[in-house]
Amino acid sequence: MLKDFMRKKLREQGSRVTAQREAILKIFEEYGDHLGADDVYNLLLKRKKPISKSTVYRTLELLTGIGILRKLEFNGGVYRYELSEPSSNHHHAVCTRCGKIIDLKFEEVSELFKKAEKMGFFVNNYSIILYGLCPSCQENEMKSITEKMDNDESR
Amino acid sequence: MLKDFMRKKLREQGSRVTAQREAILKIFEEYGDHLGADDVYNLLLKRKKPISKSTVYRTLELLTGIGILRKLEFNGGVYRYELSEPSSNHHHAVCTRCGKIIDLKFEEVSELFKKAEKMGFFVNNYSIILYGLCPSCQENEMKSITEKMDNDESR
DNA sequence: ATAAGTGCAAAGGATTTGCGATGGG
DNA sequence: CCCATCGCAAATCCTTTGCACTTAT
Repeated sequence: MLKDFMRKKLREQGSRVTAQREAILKIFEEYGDHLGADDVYNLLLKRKKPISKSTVYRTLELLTGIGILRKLEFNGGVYRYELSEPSSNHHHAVCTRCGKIIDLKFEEVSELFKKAEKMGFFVNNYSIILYGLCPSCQENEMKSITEKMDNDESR
Repeated sequence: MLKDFMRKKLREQGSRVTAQREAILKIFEEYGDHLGADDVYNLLLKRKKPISKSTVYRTLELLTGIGILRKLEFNGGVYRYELSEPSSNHHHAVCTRCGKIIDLKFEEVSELFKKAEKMGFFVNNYSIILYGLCPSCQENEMKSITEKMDNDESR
């Protein structure tokens, strides 16, 4: 159980198990991935578990440090987090129109790693992100283009 | 010549060719890649071409829009930019200790693209970043560890 | 008991915006 | 001449920090 893992890890390093930390972990277990600090904050509000934003930030950082969360950086300069357990090698496709994030599995990254290591670089972590349009935004994009053409014609 | 390309692109979309825009392009041509807004601002100051920071931000965004620059997002929530021309398929290795950025060439991303497209996602752009330690920081890291061990012994 | 963690409010850093002044086409 | 662009200062957004209070161990 992830909760027990967190407790163990926290105690190991002399950190404490607090209600806030458990509540945040729960949010990730229930609402899944790609949550930003603000999302976590608001979800806890809705759940009648008000928390301070600084605590959210500090906890996300802490949980990343002990390997429970992974810190992600998509378009927009907002950090997001996901449970780091599931599948290590999945990447993200971010829709630049609506912001939707799609997960992708992919293994063939090893080649790139080898190259980096040949250059003496020690790889700790990596991020692969595709930017583009998700299916529904492609449709909408189409619509706007058609509309625009209609307008141009009727001038 | 890149300068001419920019002029053409700007005029095409009804934007103007200004001294500031040309100066910023020049900075990228001379100082190369991975520059943040603040870097550009300071380099222009040194060059006795003072500019307003807002103009830098607006221009970087504009040049990205017309395909002259590519917007990058490394660790730390600071946007950086590079000329988008050179080789489309190079990626970055960022040293998490000193911030140095190493370029890597890699072609085998097509697989991942295919997967995304099979899921109906239209790929516009992508980012692949490795985080880790560059050669010299690995050495320093070693030193600090050895020092730490020495200290522990002498307690 | 006591050191770690919390909440609050204030500070910080990067980027964006509103607006009067400037200048390219 | 007119509208896009500029510079400046203020505003905004996300995140971090300082400090007195609270709480897990």
